[in-house]
Amino acid sequence: MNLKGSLSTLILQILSYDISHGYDIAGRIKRQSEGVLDFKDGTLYPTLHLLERDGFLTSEEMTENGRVRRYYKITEKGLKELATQKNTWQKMSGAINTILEGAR
Amino acid sequence: MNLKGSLSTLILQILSYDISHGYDIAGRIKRQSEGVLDFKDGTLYPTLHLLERDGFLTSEEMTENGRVRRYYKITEKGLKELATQKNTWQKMSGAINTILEGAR
DNA sequence: TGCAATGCCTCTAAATCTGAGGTATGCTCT
DNA sequence: AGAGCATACCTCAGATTTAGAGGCATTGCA
Repeated sequence: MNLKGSLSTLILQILSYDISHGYDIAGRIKRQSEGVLDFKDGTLYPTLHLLERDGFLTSEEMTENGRVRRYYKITEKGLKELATQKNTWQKMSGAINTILEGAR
Repeated sequence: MNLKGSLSTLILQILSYDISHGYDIAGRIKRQSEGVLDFKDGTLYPTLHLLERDGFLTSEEMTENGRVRRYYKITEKGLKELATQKNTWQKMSGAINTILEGAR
């Protein structure tokens, strides 16, 4: 079980309070979940590209100490999408919990 | 977002307290979640076949009122698998909730 | 008789994720 | 100076899970 479909929500959430770059976003998800959620970078980067393509993020390359990073920033559209996805997550996960708790 | 990966857990949970057949399992998931979870039968039947192939379920055809149904029954192995998957679900969904609540 | 509901099935395609591969820089230790 | 690790980005083949469309047959009701 890997709860496919939650990565974009997590990325939008992370970026809702600060700009960040791919490698850092992956680290934040891993640390904040105490290692439970560990998305591979081969998953993360394509997802970032799709979110940008769909207008939920914008990005900009920045060079710090000779190291190139691509910083992502959430858009207004992205904030709305985050609200929608959080709402969906709450409904769906709540429904799954109800069934798994054995209600009949 | 569709939380891929949760259907097998739900099926095992439903069958953990009673035998049932495909069409009925789909209806139970839909009713118990008040329509939030609505897996298509084109998804359900292949998943049942995989669970049986892996030894988590056994099945038997029964005829009632001239209507043929394939009843599924969870195995000991299936009960263990259910416990594992529930545990995984709780860890993962809890971690996602932590992040979505904005902890940093 | 027609039509919805029941009950099973298969198939293609889409979406999401893993795992492996690649490139390159900066820093620390020996 | 070289090795090795962390940082930082990327692509691609393949697996898994699901949706959507199609099919078939029976029961029950209007």
